[in-house]
Amino acid sequence: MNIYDIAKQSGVSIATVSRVLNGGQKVSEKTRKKVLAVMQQEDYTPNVFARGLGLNSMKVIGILCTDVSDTYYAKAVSLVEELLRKNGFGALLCCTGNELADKKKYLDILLNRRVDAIILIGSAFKENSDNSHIESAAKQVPIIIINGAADLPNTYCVLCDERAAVSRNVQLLHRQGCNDILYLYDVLTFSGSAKLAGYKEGLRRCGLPLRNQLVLKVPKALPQITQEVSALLQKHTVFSAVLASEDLLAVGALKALQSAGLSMPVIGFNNSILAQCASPALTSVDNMLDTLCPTAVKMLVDILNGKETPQKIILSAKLIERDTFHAAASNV
Amino acid sequence: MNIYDIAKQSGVSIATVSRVLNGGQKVSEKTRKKVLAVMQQEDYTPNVFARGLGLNSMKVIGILCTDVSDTYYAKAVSLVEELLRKNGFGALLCCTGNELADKKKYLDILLNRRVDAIILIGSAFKENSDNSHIESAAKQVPIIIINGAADLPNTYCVLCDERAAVSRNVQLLHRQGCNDILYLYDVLTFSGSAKLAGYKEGLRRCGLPLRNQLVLKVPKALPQITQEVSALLQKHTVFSAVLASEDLLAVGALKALQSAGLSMPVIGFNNSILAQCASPALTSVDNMLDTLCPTAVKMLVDILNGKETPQKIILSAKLIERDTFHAAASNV
DNA sequence: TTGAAAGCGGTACCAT
DNA sequence: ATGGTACCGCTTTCAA
Repeated sequence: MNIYDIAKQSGVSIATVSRVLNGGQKVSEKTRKKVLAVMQQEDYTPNVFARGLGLNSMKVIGILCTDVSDTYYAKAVSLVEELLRKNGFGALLCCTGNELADKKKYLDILLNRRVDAIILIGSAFKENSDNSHIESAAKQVPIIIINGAADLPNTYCVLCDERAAVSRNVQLLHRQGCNDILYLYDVLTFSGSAKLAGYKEGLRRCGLPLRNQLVLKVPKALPQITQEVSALLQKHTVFSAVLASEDLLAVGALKALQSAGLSMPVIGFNNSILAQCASPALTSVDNMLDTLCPTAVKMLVDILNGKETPQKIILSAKLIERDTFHAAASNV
Repeated sequence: MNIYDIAKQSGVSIATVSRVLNGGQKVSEKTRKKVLAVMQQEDYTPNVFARGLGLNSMKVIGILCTDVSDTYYAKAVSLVEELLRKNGFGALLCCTGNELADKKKYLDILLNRRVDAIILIGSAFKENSDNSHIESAAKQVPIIIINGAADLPNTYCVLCDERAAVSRNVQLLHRQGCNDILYLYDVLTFSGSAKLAGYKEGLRRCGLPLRNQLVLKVPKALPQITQEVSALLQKHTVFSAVLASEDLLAVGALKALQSAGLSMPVIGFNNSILAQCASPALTSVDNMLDTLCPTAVKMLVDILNGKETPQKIILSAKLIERDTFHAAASNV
């Protein structure tokens, strides 16, 4: 059943059917009714491939995501997909992992599928590194980066000032008497680098020294994290608080502390469900995904509609206090 | 840059270019080389819309998922997407929520986008209820259900015998002296119903009575779960073990028990990261997503290639023992 | 308000 | 092995 069949049965031309299909202006009410009736009766839906070919768009947005199985990214994808759908766009998901080569490859896959735009979730690139793939992709379609930044034409960013958030946390801890703050991270993506920079900045502002043995890179797997922090404790490395670049790392540290019978402030990042599941419940930083994602999609829709939109939007993070740290606590 | 340009520059016809493009058999090596060179030089990629129109397929699979922000479904989507990609398929993601009306609507969206097949994640339907949308969708494209079942033509299922798993857990607990087992669940999807049936079956096999106050439906939100279980404890409802239909519910129960100073066996379901994050670490049931998903994609590829494939594959679940329960424990 | 016809960019059949 | 061409189903311009 195609547009020709509908036209024939309605006794009009395909041009008229097309007009009806697209909420066309210049169709008499009588004709419209008749055509719509036939469409309904025949359960007709226009062929999106043909339409795509003609318009050079299928209203599909590519989502390039480091890893949807990660709780945090999953939430981002969920929010983005919902909003895209509500705006009439499909969401073509493509997960890249952390290898630059793969990221390039999968970016190409999306472009070859002729998506209308690409949303990057989980910085598909690192700062000061090879962003040429983003740059050349942006020559074909607009690129929206969620919680990352790249100063390139046709590239738009919505991000959270994570550097400031971590810096603030260091200062909060310091005010409560913590001078030796362990910092845990896994990868130095854009976001990862910003947080680490925030840690260093916080130390500087407090007049605290940066001690390398307190900056620990760990793999993103719970048992290993716990093990590495335990090893640190066994080496009698002294620290009196823990900051982590992600909730999972904080949870791992928490477990190490627990089995050593220790208790100290621990602050995670992302405010994911993991923070709630931990016992004691983990204080964490909300980096505003619930605002980031709608903002990103709104920008995208504006861009595709030819409206003006800012190229970069920066939000502030918010500390969510739970059992493992209270900013107002008199005792830590 | 289209196939005509390439043909012109290569001094051949578009038919030949098309053959080169599709790994065509009947092209002289010389011609192929020349055409490939021009393609490379011009950075040509065929227009997928045109190809889609001609072939009536864009090699895109629709993924209808209840909720990707859920850790468990996120992992499923992640696995499925990766495997689809490796087989040359795109993954069009569409999240439905739990409303039947929405599920129908979004199923239609996917169909209208002319996907080659649809994979259902997080039973998009309930047993013995209205499955007409699945049935009619299956008339257009094959439907693959991950961890759900529907006996319909052109519908294929890969699932885990969760009923048996829960039943077994009840019996394990009973053998260790637990006669009052609290069962927590949230929604009665296909999977949810199977687990509840398993609980009842387990009780029957142990000769234990089914007590309604020990079957608790809770919302899928941590604070509320903890609160409801706490309320139960305050009402002096006696139970000596907890089974949950999902890790999150088990974690909520764990927290309620902890704040009441109680300790008893708790077993979650899905073996998600949440089970690892909990303290004490949660024993959970692995329902074999890592096998389910590859199996599902393999089936799908076979179906689309016209190969024979079974309509239903059932796997056994596996108990992953952690702190909150050990089957071999002498004391519980 | 309506229709005819020219694209859009491929695939594949049929000749040669 | 290669080329000519019909066809896929829609949008849109131009005429009427």
